[in-house]
Amino acid sequence: MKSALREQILTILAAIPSGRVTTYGRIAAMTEGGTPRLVARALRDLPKGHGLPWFRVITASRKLADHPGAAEQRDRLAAEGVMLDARGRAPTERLWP
DNA sequence: AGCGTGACTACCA
DNA sequence: ATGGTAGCCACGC
Repeated sequence: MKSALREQILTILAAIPSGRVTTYGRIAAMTEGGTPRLVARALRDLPKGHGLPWFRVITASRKLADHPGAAEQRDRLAAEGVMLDARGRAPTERLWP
């Protein structure tokens, strides 16, 4: 069986509205005992066609995390109206509480 | 049990 | 603001 914590992380992930983003730390804070590392690991371990909006998760500095899917993430976010500025940072208003 | 690793953060120069 | 560093914590070898 999978850890309840990971399920909670995925549940929160699925709850992020389209066109909004949130951070690893925010998700971790919403869980019980979660840490940003755990959230990152949970995303990395996701199966390919899970259908969850993994691309709506960014770092605390509002940039895309350094990972192999970053380019795709940038495109997917743009498709939802989340444009990154010249420094690659997402606007604060797009942050999901 | 110990050690290295990573889709992170917070802190400090 | 930018870059380096220490802390964190589950996982795999």
